[in-house]
Amino acid sequence: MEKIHNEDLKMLIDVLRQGNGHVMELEAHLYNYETFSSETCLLLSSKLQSTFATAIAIIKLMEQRGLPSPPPTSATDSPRSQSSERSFKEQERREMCKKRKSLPRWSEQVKACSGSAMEIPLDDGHSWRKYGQKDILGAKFPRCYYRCTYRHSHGCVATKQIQRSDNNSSLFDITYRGAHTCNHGFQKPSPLTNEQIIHQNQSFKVKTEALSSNEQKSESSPYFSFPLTPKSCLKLESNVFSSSSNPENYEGLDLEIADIICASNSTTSSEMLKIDFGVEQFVFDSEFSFDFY
DNA sequence: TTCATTTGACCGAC
DNA sequence: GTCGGTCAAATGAA
Repeated sequence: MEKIHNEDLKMLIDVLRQGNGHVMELEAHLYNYETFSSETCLLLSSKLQSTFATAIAIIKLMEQRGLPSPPPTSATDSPRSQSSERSFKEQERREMCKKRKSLPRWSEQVKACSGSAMEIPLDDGHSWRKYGQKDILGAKFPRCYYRCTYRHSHGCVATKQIQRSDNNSSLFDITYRGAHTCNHGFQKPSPLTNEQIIHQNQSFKVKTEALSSNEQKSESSPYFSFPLTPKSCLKLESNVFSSSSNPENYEGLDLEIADIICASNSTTSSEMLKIDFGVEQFVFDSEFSFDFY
């Protein structure tokens, strides 16, 4: 178990405080029959969902930070001239591989746009470039690999995998890895038609796949579920942090955490969201207290 | 000519 | 050795 300091917790509390604010807002809205609208409910629900995802991600990062850092590898420190171009590239590739593994990962299940000749999942607002396709063992359909178009120009590490569901070929499992650090290509997701809304899944789900085995075995489901209001009502402004998806905009925040906040923001309109954050035990500073408002 | 997609090869993890 | 993820050369489209 690791000791967590107040400084890290402050950031987490800020996120939770916003979540609490959204709950109160939602509650107030529910009791106001004159101005009630499902649109606002969905908006607040999305904000809440984002807040949960962000908070969990921050906790995970705090946990990781608490662990002893691995010793620096000599290869990365050594001058490039001492190694061949090939070995340098291999080293670079290994580093990238390690880095990607530590990136936050979450997945969605999206229904294909019916009616079109090529039934493809809805555009998520980002610009993606396909870089690979693989036949997956035991899966009927191949898995497609996409990375951000601005990977080279802006060093954006975001990737996603799309795989058609075996059971329902009109469903696509989309796994995202890493948040966008580019400012390009983010636009309002395509609005859904009424028909598509009807076919949406009936609830939001947040799955913590990397929970410890004990937690997995517990009686409670590993999912958080949120009742779903028709998605057509969703507005783009439904981000828990109202600024853009660019982590640079989260001034003062740790870059990794800012990335996660962006990642969670970009998933606020997901039909089904699974977030891969392992959370273990923490010991809070004795001085620390939860004071919402 | 430029940019995106396809596809076989390569590499690390297990 | 197998499998999943990525790379990069070849190819196609605009």
